Amino acid sequence: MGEGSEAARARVAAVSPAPVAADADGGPVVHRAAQARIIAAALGLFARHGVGGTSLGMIADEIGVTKAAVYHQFKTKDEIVLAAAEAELARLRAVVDEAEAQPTRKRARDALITGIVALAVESRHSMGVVLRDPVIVGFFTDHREFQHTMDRMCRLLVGDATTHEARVSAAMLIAAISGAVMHPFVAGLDDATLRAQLEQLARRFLRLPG
Amino acid sequence: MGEGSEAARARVAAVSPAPVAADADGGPVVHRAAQARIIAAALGLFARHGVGGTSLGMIADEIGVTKAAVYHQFKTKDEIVLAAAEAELARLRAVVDEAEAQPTRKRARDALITGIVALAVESRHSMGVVLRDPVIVGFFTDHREFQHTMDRMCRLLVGDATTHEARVSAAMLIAAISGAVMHPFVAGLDDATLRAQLEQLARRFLRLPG
DNA sequence: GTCTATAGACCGATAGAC
DNA sequence: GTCTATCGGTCTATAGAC
Repeated sequence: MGEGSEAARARVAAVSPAPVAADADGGPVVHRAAQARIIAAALGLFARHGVGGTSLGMIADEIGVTKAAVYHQFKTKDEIVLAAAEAELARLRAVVDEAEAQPTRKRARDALITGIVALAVESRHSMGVVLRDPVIVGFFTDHREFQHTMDRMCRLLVGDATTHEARVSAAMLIAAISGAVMHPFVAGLDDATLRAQLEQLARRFLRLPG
Repeated sequence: MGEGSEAARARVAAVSPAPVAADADGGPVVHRAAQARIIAAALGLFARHGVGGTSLGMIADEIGVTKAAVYHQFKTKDEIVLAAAEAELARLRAVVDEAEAQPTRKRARDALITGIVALAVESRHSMGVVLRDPVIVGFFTDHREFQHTMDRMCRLLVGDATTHEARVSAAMLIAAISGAVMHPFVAGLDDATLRAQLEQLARRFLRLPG
């Protein structure tokens, strides 16, 4: 009963050798290799079944171990959800960091768009849904680091303007990029074409030369 | 809802000997009052906890009955999920119907934008997430009615053009509207302001006079 | 239509051997 | 670090009384 067939599990190819996710201001979020494999598996399953529809047994199966092995790395399921969400946030923050390092405002905005589009297209079939899951949204509503990253993105996109139009513009652009990659309208497009079109249209939306 | 519910999936076509009206082109999506209450409760819970994180007991509690009473209206949880998703789809289809009834192309496109924005803003805090839940997305990937409604929306937005740019434009616009309403950037805006800004920016994106 | 009661599976989580 | 084994709880779904 219960987990009777855990012994006979096919091993899945291991992903993502990169074990790290550190940052300047938000605190180091470094993981061991075993933890990184769990997070990678969890992100894929969260995207396919949602957080609430993903069990620890499914995560364990995905990487070919038992639940107990997963619990040796994370004390609770919530810790896995949080770690996975923060891993996604770290990728976003890396893009924002790089954009802010640009010498001019225009180039910074340009770099941000390129980075976000690349991130979205890269994960068009796997993750990317994750940051929209109700459970993850709940985790982030009080998450300082998340709020801060979002504010930085907003500033890069529309400057210091705090008009309604500016804020709605920024929200629309981010939603447009991250949501369009999964839309059935673009299901037939290859990654390069999709990326190019998204960048062009995003820059047009911000009245940039593209 | 794990992997063990294939039974309900095949039952899709066999619904409703039901009481009243059918739709012009689409499906008979009319439910009894008891079913409608279940669907309404389910949509709210799906938006807050995700489909996978919502149990039949939660739905039953929400409307003040027991699980058995819910099972008297729907044979499986999957049937509830499908009915809830199709209820949301019906609202979208109503907007598309109304837009297509406009005399000119420009007014049709205008009506579609107004309708979609109104729909998104109306459900900015409750539902609306629903159509993006992984489980619902899975239901709709093979759903003829859904595909058809999406094609009609695409045609209204960008005409008969089948260029990459046109399709990506349409996908971005829809994603922008439905995603922006939940974005933290616009959390402080009232509904009327948000609606006005979204419509203005959407029309600008399509190079319409705003 | 609604209830109580229950079956059987799966869930998150823990203990302890190797 | 991974395993086996298990606990108590919740899940979907059914049976049958009112």
